[in-house]
Formats: sequence, structure tokens, C-alpha cells
Amino acid sequence: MSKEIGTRKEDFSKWYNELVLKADLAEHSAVRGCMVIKPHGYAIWEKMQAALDKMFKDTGHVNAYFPLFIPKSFFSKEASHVDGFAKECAVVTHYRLKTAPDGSIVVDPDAKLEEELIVRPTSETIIWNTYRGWIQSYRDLPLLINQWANVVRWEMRTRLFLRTAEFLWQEGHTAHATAEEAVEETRKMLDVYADFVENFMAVPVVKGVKTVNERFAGALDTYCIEAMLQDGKALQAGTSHFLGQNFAKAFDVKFTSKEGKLDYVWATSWGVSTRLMGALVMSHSDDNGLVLPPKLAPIQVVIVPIYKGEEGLNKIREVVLPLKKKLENFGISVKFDDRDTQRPGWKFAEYEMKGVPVRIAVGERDLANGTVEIARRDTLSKETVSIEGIETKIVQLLSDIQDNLYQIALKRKTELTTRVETWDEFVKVLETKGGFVAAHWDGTSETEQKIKEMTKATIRCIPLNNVQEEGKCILTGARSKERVLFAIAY
RNA sequence: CGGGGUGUAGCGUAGCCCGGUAUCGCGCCACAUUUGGGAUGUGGAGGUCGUCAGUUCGAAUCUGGCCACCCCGACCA
Repeated sequence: MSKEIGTRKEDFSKWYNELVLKADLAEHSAVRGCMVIKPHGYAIWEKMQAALDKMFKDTGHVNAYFPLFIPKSFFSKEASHVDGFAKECAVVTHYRLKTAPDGSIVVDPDAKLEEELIVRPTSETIIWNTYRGWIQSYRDLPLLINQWANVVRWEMRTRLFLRTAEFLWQEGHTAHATAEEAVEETRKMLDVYADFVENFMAVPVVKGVKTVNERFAGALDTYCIEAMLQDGKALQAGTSHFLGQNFAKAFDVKFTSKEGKLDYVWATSWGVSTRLMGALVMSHSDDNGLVLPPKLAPIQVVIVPIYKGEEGLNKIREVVLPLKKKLENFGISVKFDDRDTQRPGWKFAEYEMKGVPVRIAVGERDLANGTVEIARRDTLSKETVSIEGIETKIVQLLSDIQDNLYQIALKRKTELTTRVETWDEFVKVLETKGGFVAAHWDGTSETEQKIKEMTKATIRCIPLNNVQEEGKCILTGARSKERVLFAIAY
């Protein structure tokens, strides 16, 4: 059948690509490295956005919007920032096209911009340039702003959702009077991300801080949440940066403190992107298609009628429509698929591929017995139950599925976290098992770099609240006081 | 960006080596019978063979450029 996808065991990467396409999440576009997010994929993103946006607002943030274009000169103001992004910027040089003598459309050479514009790869520079005019006094602080936007990073090698040239995200940019307050904000938003990813996406994460090598360009500290996917690779699911006074200095954003002292403000920035869609797929889905946690499923329950003739369908409608209403009163999103153009078996397979958590089938047999058949997507199990009081059962079932997905992912993360003491063990675990490897490291960038070159593994993070213990670096044998998490990452 | 591979109907493919206007399956349309796990039959529609150029009487097939995707590498807040 054309709707089948490869298996994870056979070729994880191929399975992922086929799944994204066949579950109708996204497809490749005519533009290199850019994807079209299809309605089903976009509906999931909208659910993510809605949940995150509420969490941001509940923690005191407001939304705003800044320009897509950034004057080139802005990038030269923060040295490490430009270093980090220069290699992957799309640049606008002209503002007009014209018809050439041969009839083709060409860029009008007379329409060259005085100063080139950069399509934002991230908005720190344009936002901090704007903040200069907004902040004068400690009374203007803290400034807690988020933006939902698209950004462009000209990546050499792209993958649907995980790394695309253009992607959708949110970026929070806050300004504070003290370093302590900015650090607190950085940590708070990391907690918000972890809360979201674990409770909505059902993906357990490790909260940690990045090493100097992996730090955001222009940050003093980069905090992150790292997820472990089914294939034993790690994925950075969100980052929160403590930017110190770097951007305030670069864009001259000063404020007068309560004590009358003039000082630069302290900054944070934090973001998650459509990459989370990739994490969602790679965490829960199986060889039959997408598996969605109920909290993010655009359709939580689908009802499929099984009937003969228009009259048969009408009889089922009499039972199903009130049931649909009841479920909706519990806040459940329900689709009654009464299309006569597809057969029940086709619909079963289709909704399985698209990851609808619960399916209810109602046929004449059920009408006679006062029952329905309930199937859950996560376990693929089915049972026939009385329609009486089914609403509360479904509410419970959705909650069970959400929990079950999290527990499975948590078990995997635990099983795929290995403590090693020696280099040989380290290499062996990476080669045979994958996952997170907790090992001692001497704390130097040189060692980190060497390990990356030798094994492809990077330090995903130094976990927060890490146990302090004496040990020896797996590569150099130098003293170490804590373990860090290594992994092969996306 | 370097190495390798692929591109033929909406999807998956045969044909390419050895040049003669394209095969099969799924899907699509019509009708009938069907409907508790991707129905069956009959009939039908759908193709500038990725694209541009070259060789040739003639190109899906040979040659070159370009584009896109996949795999490996480099890069990746």
C-alpha cells in the first residue's frame, strides 16, 4: 500500500522522512531547504503555540513584533554574535526587478541598497537597538517581551522540522536591572520550557548548562533542555541564554538605577522552534505512523461509523451526535467522520497514520448492544464498552495515554543514560548503544573538541543540580568534580 | 560546501548499458455490488521522462551545465 512507511529498525532516518510526509505534517517546497507545513502539521504547531503563549503570559511576558530585516551594520556591533551567524545569513542587496531586453526578469542593478539588509537569523540586534529608546530608568525594567516569528539560517544540510533554512519560533528578549534578576529569568524560562516539553509533549528532558564551546554567540551562559529520541540521539529542544551586558553595551542601552547610577541593563533571550515538531515525532511515533500526546492532538477523538446505506448512517448519527456533544462539553476535540467516500478500514488506517489518540467505532452491532468500540493509538488495543458514562471514561483514557507516552519516553531516557569510567567504555557505549553517556571531563574546550573529533559525541550539557563527585577525565585522566552528559546529537 | 546516489502520471516503479515517443502497481473518474482493519468487477482519464543545452534523421536512453532530494562528511545559536 502506498501509505506504508519504512520501519524504525531498518532505517530510522528514512522512517522519519516518510512519516512526516505521509502523516501530512509537511513537505519539501520549491525553495531549497524550506518546507511547506501542511494543515495537520500546522494544527499541532498551533496547539504548541497556544500552550506556550499562555505560559509566557502567565509569567508576565507580552508579545510584540520586530522587523524581518536587520541592517548589516547591526551585526558588527557584538563581535561573538556576528562570528556565530555570519556564515548562514541570507542578505538582501536590491529592492527591484526589471524585464531584461530578452524578456527575462532580472535584478535591477540600479536598485542596489545603500546598506544591505540581513534576513534575521535571530533578533537580538534589532531588538536591542530598539530597546535603547525604550529604557531610561529602573522604572522601565524589567522589560519582558516575546515575539512569534520566522527566522532564516542558511544551513548546508537540512531536514524536515529538525533543521530547515526558514523556521518558525518564538524568541523572548528581556531586560533587567541586575544580573541576578536576569539569571533568574533565564532559569525561569528554562523551567517553563521543561514544563511544556514534559507535560504537553510528553517528552522528558535533562535541564542543564552548555559548555563554552556550545554556548550561544554573544551569551555568558546558555541553558538548555535536551531530549533523548528513539534512535539514541540527543536533541536540543530549547535554549535560554543569559546575555549579561553584552548586547546592552553593543547597542548602548543604559538605565538610571534607584541610586541614581547609570549602568548597562542585563539581558536574556530564549527560544523554541518548529524543531519541537521533530522531537515530538521522533519521541513517540511507531511503524504505523504518528503518535500524538492528547494534549497536542488537533483531533483527540475520532468517531468512525460503520453502516449500510444512508438509513443506517442516520441511525448511527442519532447516537453519535449526542455523544460528540457530550465529549465536547468536557473540552475534548472530536471529529465525526461520516464521509461516505471512504470505507471504515481506510479511515482506521488513515487516523492511525495521523496519530489521533482515540478512535471510537460505532456500528449496527453497537446500536443493538448499547456499546461502542474504543481503540487507543499508543497501544493499538481495542475494547468494546457500554456507551453509558463513556464521557468520563474517555477523559480518563486521554489522560492515561498522555501519561503512558511520557512514561515510555522516560523509561527510554533512563535506559539510554549510561555512566562510564574509562575511554574504552565510553567509545563502546557510543558505538553500540548510543544515548546519553555520563562521564568525567577535565573541563577544557580542547578535550571537548578532541572527543568530538574522535567520536562525534558532544557535551550536551552539564546537568543542573549535578551531583558533585571526584573523578578522572575519560580522555586525559585529569581531575574532575562532576560528570557531564555526552551524546551524538541532531 | 566536498564525496556518492537518485530524479519517468498524484505516489512507488520498469525501460537507460545496446537510441526508434514509455511498463507495472497504488491512487484518480464513472457505474454496479460492497462497508466491524486500507473492498471487488467493468470501463475510463492522466506523461513537455527534473531542467537547459549539445550529438543524432530520431534522445527517457549518449554528452555537458543547472536544479532538487537522499546518504556520508564538514558546518550547525
